[in-house]
Amino acid sequence: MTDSSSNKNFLKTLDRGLAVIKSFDGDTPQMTLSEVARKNSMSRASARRFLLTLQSLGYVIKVDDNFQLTAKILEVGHQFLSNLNFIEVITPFMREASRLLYKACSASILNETDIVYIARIPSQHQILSVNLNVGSRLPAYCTSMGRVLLGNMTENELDAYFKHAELISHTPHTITDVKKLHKIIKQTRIDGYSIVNQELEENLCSVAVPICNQQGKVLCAINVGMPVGQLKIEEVTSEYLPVLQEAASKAEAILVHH
Amino acid sequence: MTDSSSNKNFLKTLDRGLAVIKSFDGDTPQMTLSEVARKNSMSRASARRFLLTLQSLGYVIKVDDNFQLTAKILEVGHQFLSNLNFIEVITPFMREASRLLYKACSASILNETDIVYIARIPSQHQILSVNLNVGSRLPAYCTSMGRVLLGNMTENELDAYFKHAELISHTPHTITDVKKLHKIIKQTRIDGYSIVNQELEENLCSVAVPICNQQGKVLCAINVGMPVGQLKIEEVTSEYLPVLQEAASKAEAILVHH
DNA sequence: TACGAATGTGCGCAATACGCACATATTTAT
DNA sequence: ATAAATATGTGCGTATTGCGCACATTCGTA
Repeated sequence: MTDSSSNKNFLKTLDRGLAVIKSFDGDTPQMTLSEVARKNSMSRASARRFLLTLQSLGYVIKVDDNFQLTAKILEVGHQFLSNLNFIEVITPFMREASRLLYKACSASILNETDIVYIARIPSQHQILSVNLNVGSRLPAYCTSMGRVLLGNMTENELDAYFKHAELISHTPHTITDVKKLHKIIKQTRIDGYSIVNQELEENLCSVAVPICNQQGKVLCAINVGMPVGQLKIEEVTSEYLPVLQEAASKAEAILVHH
Repeated sequence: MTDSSSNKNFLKTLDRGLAVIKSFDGDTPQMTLSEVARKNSMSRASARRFLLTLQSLGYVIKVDDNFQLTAKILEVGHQFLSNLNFIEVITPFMREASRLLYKACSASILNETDIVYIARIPSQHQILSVNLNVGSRLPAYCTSMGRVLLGNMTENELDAYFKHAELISHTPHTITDVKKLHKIIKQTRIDGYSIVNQELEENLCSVAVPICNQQGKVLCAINVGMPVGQLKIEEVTSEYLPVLQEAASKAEAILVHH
């Protein structure tokens, strides 16, 4: 919840209500009334009113004294995805890349300082570790797709990005030096792809390329990820990248007509 | 927006705010301030306050005098999906079924009177017609997955369903007679699958099966859809259904350990 | 049974959100 | 170019919405 109480045009009840919805997260998928109140730093009476409103609207149900979200909550964001017309164009090609590489293939766009997953083709076998869904967010600066998308920014935009981004070392390999990152992103722009090795999570490597529309505007980035022990970085460049680039090219050929 | 103004525990501002978010739909993905006000039957001053709040929270941006949703809005529903732990178990098998059948494969659950899509493996080629995403909703009574899920209901629950469901003829083939539907759903329960032919959309046929967990509880339904002209219903039963059932069985074998 | 914890409820009122009128900016028509 | 129409921005008085409090009720535990 944000502190904008001095702004007469800021609707505090809406802010608090959305915060209540978002407080049903991975740590607390289900909560009692009191837990909602505590987690959202509000009185029990207020929490109750928010929950009863959300229940009345169908977004929340109560199961054995615990409130939890319903599928109806997907309505709130669903239309955003539906408005991204290119998704249905790129997914068959992502699927083909996934098949050839035996890896999950994902697409994302930039939002604030994160990448947001907008499509995902699961791999043929069990997921290794990360549980990523449409809507999942990861920091842009240390992910392959993020770097591809940042590579599409102007210098001013990139400066603004680093003003806001919180550069955390997720692993011993994470690069958090702004100068280094600037250089890497500049190189990414030149290369037209990005390989990130163990910067977000140990033992995980990924390679990403952009997908552009007719005007050359980057619509999104797509990537595949893999465990590091499986192969060497040179193999990523020689075996994985061309498949991904081919998928992007084929998608782009169709997007030209859109 | 619902009319619950007589209820002291109903927070009208939250209701209105969520309605504003949802008004950014397929018909109006972008809107001016005045269009938002008109579409939501509220004053311009109110609309402005809602939009400025959502903008301040990052859920909406303004591009050339038009407001539109940002990817951040996916945060609101994202956690619901993440809380469905079985999705990452079933998607590799859905993917295999999709590969074998050369069709998109989807999973859904019931919410109110609709099915809601919770996972989707796109087909290898261009989508035929329907643009379905995670979060998309379709009426349960005339969809194969819906019938499978309704087949899992008690008689009381099914009666309650038909009290609320709006039975619309989407095509000349749509069955809207409650007695007939009861019979069909009962048969679906016995069969363990459902084939729906041109009841939601002309020339589209689909077959669905349930996926159950260890306790026999139905977690979701999965389906594949196809154009009718491609094959006969008997072929659906003999060629498509077994593949889908195998995918479900394999997923269930793993879910036993969850 | 008594006590503690959790939730439900009514109510006075604090403060939040409202709409109105006017101001400003932009677009359209003459 | 000017006037009119349309869209948006702003300040403010106040209607009404949402608040927290105190008490009531329910449920679980010792």
